[in-house]
Amino acid sequence: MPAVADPLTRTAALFHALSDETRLEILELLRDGERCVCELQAELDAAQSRLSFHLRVLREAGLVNDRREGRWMYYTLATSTFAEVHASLARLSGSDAAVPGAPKTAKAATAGAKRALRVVTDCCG
Amino acid sequence: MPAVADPLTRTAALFHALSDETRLEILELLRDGERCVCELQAELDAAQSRLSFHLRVLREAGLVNDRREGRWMYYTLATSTFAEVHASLARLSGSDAAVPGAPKTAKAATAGAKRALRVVTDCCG
DNA sequence: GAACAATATCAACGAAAATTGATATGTCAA
DNA sequence: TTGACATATCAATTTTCGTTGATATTGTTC
Repeated sequence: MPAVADPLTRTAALFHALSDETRLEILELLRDGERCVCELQAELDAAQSRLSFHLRVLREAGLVNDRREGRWMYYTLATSTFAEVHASLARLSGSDAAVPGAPKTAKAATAGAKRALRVVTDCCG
Repeated sequence: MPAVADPLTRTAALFHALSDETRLEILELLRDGERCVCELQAELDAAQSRLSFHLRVLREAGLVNDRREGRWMYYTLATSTFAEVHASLARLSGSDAAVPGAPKTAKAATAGAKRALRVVTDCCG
């Protein structure tokens, strides 16, 4: 696996980390500030290994930061990654925004032209 | 199934629809405007039933709209749902962000009393 | 250093999601 | 009407994900 994944892969991974209710609950709790795992556990009423699993998914996606203090682990939101998600989402819905580093072979497009290289199809005119 | 799901469930479902590379590619293509399925198929080089499956996921999440014209189906982005995703995301990464270094109990007491009901824990003081 | 507490990791399993090939449905054109 | 085409749906399979219970790890306290 490459150190830094292709943008679409990365975006999919971010959205995947956000696609689970338990993880969203965790993030909502963290929105109010740093929390210790034991607090999260109490508030979510989740089995310890289950919580740990979801924290790991969030951590590996870069959505939370962790910090050890004695025998406790504290988690916070990683705001810069949220900014990244916002940007990715904007790119999807948003206007044009030509992003460098094109995915496939198709997009060798010229400057202004939006649908520059539309693949030739035999159907739908 | 309830007609309208609880917000977290809905949010998770939206992110799930966005958590697949193929679907993201589809959305990127639609970003440039309406496309017929056959065009998408040519540009993505995806098996027909696979594409159809992903279009259905997007449709059921409300992220795209479809329209039939003769024997062709045209898809477009459903911008209002993207607005919804934006809002959900904003709610998560929300207003008063969690700053990593911040004192952990500090914000609890402020105006809105956000953490009003913090569960009592026996650990981490 | 032994017992303990907080958390992470692992292995096994079940459940949900994605892929594939086949078939069904709807529309046009001859 | 019949046949061809565009697309959707289905059934079977594979893959990925989440849960659970057990164990490992790290740090603390006596």
